[in-house]
Amino acid sequence: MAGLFYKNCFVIGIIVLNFKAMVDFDYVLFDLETTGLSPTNSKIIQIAAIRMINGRCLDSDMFFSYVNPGCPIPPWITHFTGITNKHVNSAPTVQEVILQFSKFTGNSTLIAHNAHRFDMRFLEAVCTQSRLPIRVVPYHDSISLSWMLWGRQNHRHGLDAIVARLGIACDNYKRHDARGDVLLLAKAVEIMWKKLEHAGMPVRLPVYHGLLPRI
DNA sequence: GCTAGGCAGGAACCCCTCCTCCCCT
Repeated sequence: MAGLFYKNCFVIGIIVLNFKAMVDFDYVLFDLETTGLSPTNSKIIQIAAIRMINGRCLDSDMFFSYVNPGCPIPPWITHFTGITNKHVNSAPTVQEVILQFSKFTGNSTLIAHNAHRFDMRFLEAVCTQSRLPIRVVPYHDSISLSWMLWGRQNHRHGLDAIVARLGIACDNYKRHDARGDVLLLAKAVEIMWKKLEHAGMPVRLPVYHGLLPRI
């Protein structure tokens, strides 16, 4: 597929598929918890992922690890996420964890919420700052599904707003913990795709390309 | 009590720059 620039996005192509075609792909949905918002100044402290095959998320096929950030976790982040220094002190380094995450991902396409502006930038920052041997992986941003369903301008598209619109009960998910968030995201993605299918809307998801350690 | 960085998109203007908002932890 030919490469192109789309409004300064690193977009390689636009996949135009219907739902039946899309479910033939394997996806890995993932979520990060970090010590802040900036990929250059903040560190990853949790990674969780779940595999989606044939349009269904496999609860039994998950990846999870704490990450030792090599620095104290700011108190407001502990307050926000519930992740303490005790959780991460004995955890593996980020280089070790994202290598394992890369192995778990395999040849699947990644999906995360706000991936293009947040999660993938953290993974790319680790790869480049650590000078790890890298590979290019395709990914989607699940925020695109929400834009398609409800329109970009008229609604909010944060994960909380989406799950509220979908009527998903959050009680069963521990928010702001990567495991809880990725399960909630998986549920939301499953429902949004089904809604698009039932509405007969063609799924046009931008395909971005990011970096993971070479496996 | 402490809460940040940067993309994307729009406006204004003429293709860059500036501004504001979203969204993530």
